Amino acid sequence: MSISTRFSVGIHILSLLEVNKEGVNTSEFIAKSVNTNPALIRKITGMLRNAGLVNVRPGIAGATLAKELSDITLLDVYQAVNVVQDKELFGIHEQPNPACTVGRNIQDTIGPIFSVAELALEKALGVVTIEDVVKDILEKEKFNNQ
Amino acid sequence: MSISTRFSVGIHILSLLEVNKEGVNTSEFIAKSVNTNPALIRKITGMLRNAGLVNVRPGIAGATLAKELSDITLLDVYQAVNVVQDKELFGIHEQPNPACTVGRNIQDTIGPIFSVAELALEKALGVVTIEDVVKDILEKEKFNNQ
DNA sequence: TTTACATGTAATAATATAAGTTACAGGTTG
DNA sequence: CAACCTGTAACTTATATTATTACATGTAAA
Repeated sequence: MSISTRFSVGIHILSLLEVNKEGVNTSEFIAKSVNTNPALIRKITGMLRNAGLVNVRPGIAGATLAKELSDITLLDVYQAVNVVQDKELFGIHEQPNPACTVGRNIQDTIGPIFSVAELALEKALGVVTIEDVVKDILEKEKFNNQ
Repeated sequence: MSISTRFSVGIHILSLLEVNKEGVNTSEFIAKSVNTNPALIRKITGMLRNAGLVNVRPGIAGATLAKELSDITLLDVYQAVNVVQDKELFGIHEQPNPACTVGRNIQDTIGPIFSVAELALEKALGVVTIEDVVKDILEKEKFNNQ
C-alpha cells in the first residue's frame, strides 16, 4: 500500500501558500487547487500548524507560512502529517513462535535493518526543501508558457 | 500506514528455510513459526517462487531456497511480495486543479523527488542479504543461550 | 452586539487493502 | 486409489484513508 496522499497534499498546500502569497489562502481556496474538500485541508493545515510550519487561527481567514521556504524540508512535512509513526514504516508480523529459533529472534533482527532503510528514506526527504519544490514548479510553468 | 507485513513474513520464511534446511518446510510448519495460517504462507511462498527465490511445487511437500543465501537481498524479497508497486511508495493526490499554477505542475515536480527517496530506501534494502539476517538470528540465539 | 464568514473538529459513510479463515481443485507419492 | 500437499478463490473481519456533512467556536466589520 502507498503512503497517504496527506504528504503530497501537505507539500501542495505549502507550495501554494508561497505561490499565492499575495492572496488570502482559505481552506476553500486551497481545496479547489488540490481538488478535495475544505475540511480535509483544514485537518492537514492543522497538522502543519502543530509542526510549526504554518500560521493559521480559528476565525481568521487564510493560512500563511511560519518559516522560510528554505527552512522547510519535505521530511518536516512528512513527519508533520503523521504519514508514518516513527520507526514504523515497515510492518512486522506480531507474535512469531517463541519456540522457534527464527520466530524468537526475527523481530530483533529485522527491526534495526528496517530502521536503517527508513532513515535512508528520511534522509532523502530531508535534503529537499519546499523552496526547491516551488522553484521547480515555477520553472515548469515558465517552460509550459513558452 | 505501514508497509505490509508480507515483507517481514517473506524474510521470516526464507530465513526459516535455511535454519531448518534439514527438515521439510511445509506451509503448515512455516505457519506455526510465523504464527499465521498456512494459506497465507502458501500465497507468499508463491510470490517468492515467482521471483525465483524458492522452489515449491503443487503436490510436493516443502519449499526450498532457489538461490544462495548471499544472493538474496531484502530488496529482492521486498519486490517479490509486491508490497509496493514500482514507483508508487508515495501516494500522490489525483487531479489537482489544472487552472492553478501549483495544481498543474505539482505532480511532475514531486514525482521525481519521491522516486529518489524510494530508490534510497531500496538501496538500503539491497545491501542486506538473507545470509546477513540468518547470521544475526543465529548470533542472537547463541547469546541468549549463554 | 449582531451579522457574516472562517477555522476546528467530530461523526459518518464509502472505499481500499490487509490479514485471517475456509473450502476445494489439482498435483504427487506410495 | 488413498493420503497429503500446494494453488487459489471466496468470504469475513479489521483498519486506514478519503470524502462529506454538520456544527461549535473564533474574529472582525457593520
